[in-house]
Amino acid sequence: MPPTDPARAATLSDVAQRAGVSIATASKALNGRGDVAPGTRRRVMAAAEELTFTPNAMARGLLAGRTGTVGLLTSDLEGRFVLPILMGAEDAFGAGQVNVFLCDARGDAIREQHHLRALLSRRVDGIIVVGRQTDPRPSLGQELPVPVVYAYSPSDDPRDVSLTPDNHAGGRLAIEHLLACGRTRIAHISGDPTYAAAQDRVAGARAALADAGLDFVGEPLFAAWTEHWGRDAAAMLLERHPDIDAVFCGSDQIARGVLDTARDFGRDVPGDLAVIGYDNWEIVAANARPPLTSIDANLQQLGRQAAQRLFEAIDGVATESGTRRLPVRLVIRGSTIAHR
Amino acid sequence: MPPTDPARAATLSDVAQRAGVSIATASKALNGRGDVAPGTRRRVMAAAEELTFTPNAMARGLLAGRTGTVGLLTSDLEGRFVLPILMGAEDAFGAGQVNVFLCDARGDAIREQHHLRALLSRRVDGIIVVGRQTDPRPSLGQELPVPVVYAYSPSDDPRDVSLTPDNHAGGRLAIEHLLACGRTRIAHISGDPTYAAAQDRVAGARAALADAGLDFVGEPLFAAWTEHWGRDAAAMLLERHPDIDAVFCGSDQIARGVLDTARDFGRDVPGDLAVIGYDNWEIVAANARPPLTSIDANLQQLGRQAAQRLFEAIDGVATESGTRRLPVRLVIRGSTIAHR
DNA sequence: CTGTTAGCGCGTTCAA
DNA sequence: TTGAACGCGCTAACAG
Repeated sequence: MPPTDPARAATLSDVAQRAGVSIATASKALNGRGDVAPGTRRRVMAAAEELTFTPNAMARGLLAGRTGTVGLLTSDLEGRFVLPILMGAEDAFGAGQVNVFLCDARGDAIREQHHLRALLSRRVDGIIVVGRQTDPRPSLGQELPVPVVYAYSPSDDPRDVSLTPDNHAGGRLAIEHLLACGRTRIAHISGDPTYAAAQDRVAGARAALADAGLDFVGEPLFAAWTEHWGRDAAAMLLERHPDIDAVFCGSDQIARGVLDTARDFGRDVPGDLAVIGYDNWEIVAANARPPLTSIDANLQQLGRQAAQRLFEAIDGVATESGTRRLPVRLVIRGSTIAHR
Repeated sequence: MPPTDPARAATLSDVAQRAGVSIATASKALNGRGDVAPGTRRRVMAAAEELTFTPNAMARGLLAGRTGTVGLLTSDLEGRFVLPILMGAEDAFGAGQVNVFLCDARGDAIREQHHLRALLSRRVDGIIVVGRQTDPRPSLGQELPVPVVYAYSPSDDPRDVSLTPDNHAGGRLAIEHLLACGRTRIAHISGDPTYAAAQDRVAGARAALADAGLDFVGEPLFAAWTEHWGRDAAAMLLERHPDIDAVFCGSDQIARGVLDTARDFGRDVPGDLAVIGYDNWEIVAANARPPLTSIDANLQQLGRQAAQRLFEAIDGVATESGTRRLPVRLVIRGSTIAHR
């Protein structure tokens, strides 16, 4: 006998009726609670199977006071940085029976507020706010009935919990790698100087250079995070300072432009000139000629950690607030060290 | 007087109590239903405001038999094609008070089944299945209690509703553009030949060539969707058939590799050799030298349409089943037509 | 105009 | 071991 009405999802009472027991007994049998006679339990299970019974999570959540859902509030899905974070979070939650509401505010504060209301109305157990830059963003406030974790863009309120990549350490790491490769005449080309990312990376790089008693050759060049700018800046640089032996670039795209210009100038990479990028954007870095050494911000891991922190907060574990900067990682390819 | 317990979300009965009315009256006042005295309504609204009352969507859904949620079941978030579709769908739903559960199956059938159960348990009103290739995928089956729309990867069951880009038309469009540019000696380099996308595009291209009484110069070359393959294939091609005047590439990445090799061979693009890509992957196409003319599959639109179709199905509108192929679009940049 | 009543589907007492 | 009764938060009938 097939389900009565395939269009309507079966309910517990359907199962109970079919098994000839009460709703309460059916519930216990299915959830393994209380004492249920083995035979009864089997009958209930069979009935549930036949009806392809799927418990109604809403009804359950209504009772439990928890929904087992979280909201992912992103400011911009297009952004290259959001996706890996989202994957990491989805991954961490997926394992724990939690489902994710995805909301894209498209960088619009009104829309964000709208989505926030919707999420609260859905009674999500917590919210992760994913930004598209590492610059601080306005806090959602302290008055929310659920915990919030900020990922990538930290909140501007130190009472919030924020996770962001450590760009300062990334700048340092890049320079230390170049130094380890024997380079000493290092220049810097980066993106939009109003980005905290640009400032933090150059600061970290400068600190590392200072530790070695060095400084950049020429002033760091800032403009845009694009391949085009990388090409132009590299041309300026190679004309003005032909003696440089390495370029630290603020993004992989910039680095790729630099590689192009270096080739036009007849410079050999990495023999004559080492180039290091930032972000480890696989599609850009791995396909460059030569493949690009880069700094990876471990974004997927960041997403996982954000989920982890949110879990803790939901479970009432007191999480330390403030902005936590997560370690980054060096990915070595052919643009800084030659194959042998 | 602040909310009693900021940690706990306010309930309708809290509002009613504070306004000194019954729960039912509060409900009517807030939803604009029935006849409520203006003064009473104001008192209720004020109370709701003060408590930042947010109606519990679960309780509401339990009653209404609808949740106002849909599931987005993707096989692979990493994929470049999933994101725009997802954005389009999220966009279309966002306007209609619907929220989206995102589930990433990571290309694993078990995990997909798991997520499907979860979505049904959440009583989503419908599901969109987003694949990563245009090859047909196994149907989720006809027994589901909610409507399903397949996007990008069509279902292998014609009783399902599927939306996929028209790759055949894309291949045709690419060739017609090259012909319009006055090219006649056209070669083809594409990716993995086991992909339907590769086959459909080449078939469409061949049809367009045949209409003009032409055929490809040399046999189309298939291997991988990578820049690297594009470089290698172009080298082979330019050596064997130096007289070609255009290359139709199966992907933007391949095209980009072709551009690199053309430059190495001293060929002028587009003067001497026109190159057209596929996918219009902005980051790849726009940054190429010269910027790459490409075919855009309108994926965001596809996502919106999938949402639209799902809406209709949810509302009981009889949607025609089968696979619908959506039109693609030509994006002209500098690799096929020179600036003047 | 307002309040009382009856569920939506489920888990959890507590009697029987 | 089983089942009747209650309530999670809300809306839709009705009755007052």
